[in-house]
Amino acid sequence: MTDRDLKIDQLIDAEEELTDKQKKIIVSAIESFAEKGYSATSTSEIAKKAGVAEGTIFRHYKTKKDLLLAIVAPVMARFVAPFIIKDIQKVLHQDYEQFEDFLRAMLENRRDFLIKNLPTLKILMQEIPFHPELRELFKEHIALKIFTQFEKLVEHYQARGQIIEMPAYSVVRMTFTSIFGYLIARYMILPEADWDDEAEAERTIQFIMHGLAGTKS
Amino acid sequence: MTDRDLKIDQLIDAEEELTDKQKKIIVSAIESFAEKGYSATSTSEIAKKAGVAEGTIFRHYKTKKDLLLAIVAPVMARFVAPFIIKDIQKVLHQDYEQFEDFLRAMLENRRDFLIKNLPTLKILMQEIPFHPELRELFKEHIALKIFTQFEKLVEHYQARGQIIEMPAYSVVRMTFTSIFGYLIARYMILPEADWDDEAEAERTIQFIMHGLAGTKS
Amino acid sequence: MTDRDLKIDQLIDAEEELTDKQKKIIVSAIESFAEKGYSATSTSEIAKKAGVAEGTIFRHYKTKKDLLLAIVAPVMARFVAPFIIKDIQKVLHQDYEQFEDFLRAMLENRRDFLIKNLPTLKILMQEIPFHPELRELFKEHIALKIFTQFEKLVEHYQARGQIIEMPAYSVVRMTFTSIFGYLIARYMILPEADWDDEAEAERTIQFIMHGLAGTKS
Amino acid sequence: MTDRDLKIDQLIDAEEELTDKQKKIIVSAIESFAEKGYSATSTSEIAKKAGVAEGTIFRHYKTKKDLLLAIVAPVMARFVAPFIIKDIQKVLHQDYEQFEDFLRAMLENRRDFLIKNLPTLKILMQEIPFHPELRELFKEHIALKIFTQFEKLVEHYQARGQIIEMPAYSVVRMTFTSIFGYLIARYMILPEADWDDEAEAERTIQFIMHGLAGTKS
DNA sequence: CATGAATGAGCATTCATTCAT
DNA sequence: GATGAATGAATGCTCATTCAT
Repeated sequence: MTDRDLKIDQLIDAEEELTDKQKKIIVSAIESFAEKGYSATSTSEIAKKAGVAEGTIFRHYKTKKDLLLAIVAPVMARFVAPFIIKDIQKVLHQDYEQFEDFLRAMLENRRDFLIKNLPTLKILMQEIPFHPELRELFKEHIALKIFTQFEKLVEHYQARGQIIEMPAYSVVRMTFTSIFGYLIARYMILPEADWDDEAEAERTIQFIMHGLAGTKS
Repeated sequence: MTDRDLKIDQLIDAEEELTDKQKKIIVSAIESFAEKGYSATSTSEIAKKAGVAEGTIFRHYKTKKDLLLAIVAPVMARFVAPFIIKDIQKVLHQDYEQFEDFLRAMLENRRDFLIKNLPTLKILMQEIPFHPELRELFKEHIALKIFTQFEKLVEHYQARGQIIEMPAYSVVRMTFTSIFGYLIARYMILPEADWDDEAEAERTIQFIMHGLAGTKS
Repeated sequence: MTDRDLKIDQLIDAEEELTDKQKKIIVSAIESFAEKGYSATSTSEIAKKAGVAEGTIFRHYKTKKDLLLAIVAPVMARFVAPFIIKDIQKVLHQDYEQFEDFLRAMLENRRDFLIKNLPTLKILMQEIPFHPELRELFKEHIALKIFTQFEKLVEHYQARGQIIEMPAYSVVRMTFTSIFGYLIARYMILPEADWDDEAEAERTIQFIMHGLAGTKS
Repeated sequence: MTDRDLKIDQLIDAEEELTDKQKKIIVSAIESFAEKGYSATSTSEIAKKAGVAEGTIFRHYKTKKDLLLAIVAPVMARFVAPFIIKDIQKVLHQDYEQFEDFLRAMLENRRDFLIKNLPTLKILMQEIPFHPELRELFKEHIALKIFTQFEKLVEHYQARGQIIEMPAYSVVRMTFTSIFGYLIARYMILPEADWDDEAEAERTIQFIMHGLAGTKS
């Protein structure tokens, strides 16, 4: 296990060691950050909502920004965890012979995660442009890792003629764009609209499949 | 001309009547809002950057939020303006016989606009979740208007077999997702990366075309 | 005519030379000062209410305090004017043989004035403690003048046995206290109560008359 | 003990639980409010005078107006406390057989209180016209309570022929007017003048006694 | 004369953070 | 570990006043 993986595992496990008060603080902060934004949320407000003293927040998190990172980092880590599988080749052969199967599984799997962590991911998306630390965390530990894995995957399916010949990063971009475009529209922009989830997910996958269709598909 | 169109025209023209100091305030505010976010930007900071007294800001914009709206509203209006064409059928027959032509024109056209108004659109995207007024402005005057036009468009191309049979809103969502996913990745997320714009734009269009291919395409 | 009287006459006449805008400013300022107090009223508010530009106020009155004085001083002058009669002895013999007659006339006369200038007198009472200029104006030009006249009056009626022997200033104090106590209660503290003005005025006069009764009354 | 009495007791006791800094804030605020008026006094000024940080004021009093109420309300309550005696009849029979005795005791008693709380009462009188909350507090909890008690008292002395037959409210008004007229003139309007307190108080009482004299007095 | 844009000091209030208890 | 009083800089906004037009 590399040093990098260790960090991610730590991030993932971090949540378990929280005291009761800490959990209340985190929950309250997530709620407020998601609703009004990080900058527009005051620590006193979080303290009040969490039912703790103002000082208690700063006992656990040196600064307000530390609190933000403590919220966002583990979710970021857990979000990419499934893509960071050591022997991905094996997985592919066994589980997803078709790119379509993989796509469907990914959509399914990350959708569950996204729904469970909706507010935190909202915060992440909102704050990433304004916090270099966050961006760094994201780029180095997450984006790169995922991209490397996906590149291998894409090449694997391209080799088998399932995906059109095209730079892997373009394939990845368009796939992600379509999937996350759907999830964001569905759960963040118009969550209260009347969606036929099954059909819409299927259409999205078909759209990607046709859009990227290779010679043998 | 309907009442709604009038409003949008007003928003668009609004920008021209600005005094010199007002322009400086707007420019400085855009810069700061885009860089640090609306909430994290102070009015004193904007004043300093604009080289005006802090009171001057509030003479022109009653509140900080008014300033935000004064920045974002006209750009929003001008962004959708080209889609709000009265006799769209005529336009389609004459100019874009193929859906692909339309797509290409749209990508081209809105890309220019997006590049010119990058920071303001960034602000809009960042702040829309936190300001009901903004959301309302967006939904009623913009989203609805565009969606209605696009629905007609999609049905037009579906009737001619160029687009797969599928609810128009799904087609619109996937088209937008792909185009804006590209523009956002290109100009907002990784602007400093080494992009081959021509090729990437072409790939995006092809991706959409195949993804939505109808029986006669 | 002394120098002092000149000043008072000037104050009294001052009001006639006002331009239309000036009158509007004065009226608006009186309204606002009376309602919210001098300090809590902003010049911009007065300008808005008067329908003039903010700068116009300062063209006529160099400062906000000048405006206050311009409002309060003439009313103050006109309030004491009737007491400043040169040959008061004559007046007394002819018009008010009894102290009671004088009292009744005074109450009647000043009541009318008070009602007409209620808001301005309210402002005067409110602001006198905080503005040395106002206090000076009041003490030197008004209080002293009235007191001197009243002393003569009291001594006149004391000599005729109508008023108890007692320092004149005590007589004056108690008379004023009773009369203005009534007027203030009636028109400022409980104006909306259901008063029987005739009876209450009569009771007040009787109270004073008995309270100050001399040997021959 | 009724609910209303409880509230007043609370107001009276409130002062005792103040922290050291709170006391300093109150003292400084009273000084400044009395000197320049509530509106013309800034919180930063109070903080400086009290030797505390400006934020400290707002930790204890949510707004500047809260601070005003915290100053004025308890004094108001303690001012009327002595009049709110449960078995007032008993008190009258035992202590003050003559109305004159009662008057003298009241003047004595409230004079001490007034002198001790001069600045606060000044603030109260100044601000009552501009703060509905204050007016409400005064009217409901104070004015009414006192008036009811005094009505009983007046009727008691009228029954014994010591006071002229006249509506109780007129008697109360004139008595108060005379007593507070004296106290206000003595301690607020001309405090620096050379007063013979004993004689002046006696004259005031005699004035009231004669002014209200009944058949048997 | 009248205007209203411009000013910058000042306003009440909030902020993240500290620290003695 | 938890508290909450205390801080003082910073916040969005208002103020009385000036001055070029």
